[in-house]
Amino acid sequence: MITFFREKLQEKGLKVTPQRVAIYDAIVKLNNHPTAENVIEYIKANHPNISVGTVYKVLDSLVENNLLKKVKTEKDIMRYDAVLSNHHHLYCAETDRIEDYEDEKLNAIINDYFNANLIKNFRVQDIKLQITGKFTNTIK
Amino acid sequence: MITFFREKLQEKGLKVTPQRVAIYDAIVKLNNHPTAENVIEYIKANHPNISVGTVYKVLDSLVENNLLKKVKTEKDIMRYDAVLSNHHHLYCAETDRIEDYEDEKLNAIINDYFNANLIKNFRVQDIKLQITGKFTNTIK
DNA sequence: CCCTAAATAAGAATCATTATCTTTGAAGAA
DNA sequence: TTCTTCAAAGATAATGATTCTTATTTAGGG
Repeated sequence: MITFFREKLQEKGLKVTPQRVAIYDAIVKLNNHPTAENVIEYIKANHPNISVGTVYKVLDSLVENNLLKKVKTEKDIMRYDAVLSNHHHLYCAETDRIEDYEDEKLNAIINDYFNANLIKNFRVQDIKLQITGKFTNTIK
Repeated sequence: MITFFREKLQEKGLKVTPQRVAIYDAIVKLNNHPTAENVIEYIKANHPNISVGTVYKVLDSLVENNLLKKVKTEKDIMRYDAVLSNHHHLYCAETDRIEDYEDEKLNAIINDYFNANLIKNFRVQDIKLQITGKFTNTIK
């Protein structure tokens, strides 16, 4: 996982720094679409003097280089996702809990639909479902 | 349109104030999913001394009372939508332009799919498609 | 091992949004 | 119509996430 990340960084011409590795690692480990704040808190244990600005800058550059994805929510706090495969999100507005939802069959149906029904004046690049509702289990 | 809004306010036990009418009117007239800032600027012409806090407070309470909807974007600025019918959004990341996309046939397909394929541990309340891509026409 | 551009740290600055507290005014009651 | 009252608006301070600035450090190629 970390090796993959190191390789990706080099591929993009980005230096492999302990901060970048720690931040990426935090997103993967936290795995519940953490905020920048969550990442900072998590990292503080092993990197007590990492700078807040660095975290934001690293998150930004990783998103720009397609190593992370931003997650949209109702709130004005940005959240991040290390899962890059094409997936959707289950979102509970009450608890702000977000889970990944992968469904190849659904993707196929949607792709077929949009291939058969082009949108006037718009070229589709990506389609994401925001599935809002309630989780019926407790936090895993 | 404004009459509809007045009635809705009364229905919810909210007072009909010039500010609320002006803010709602601005969202409808601007009609391109404006930010709070956009609304303030637009309103300033007729209400030079409306307070910024009031605009945010009104937007919040209108969202809470289902007279407006929040629109999620990649950016950390909240945007608002007066169109309440079940619709999706076409979004261009480059220009931040957002257009409504209504498609009953698509909604039916998606609803059928999720009725036939329940998600474990999750009760779906609403599904929105975030369709990202590029507009091939100019701003209307 | 050195060099240099890239990256980080520290902390100030910004910007959207929220909170506080006083004043105003919408709308039901008299 | 006027009075009363509580919700709403105004002014502005505060907050909190994010961005910017500048000096310092460091990854990694030569």
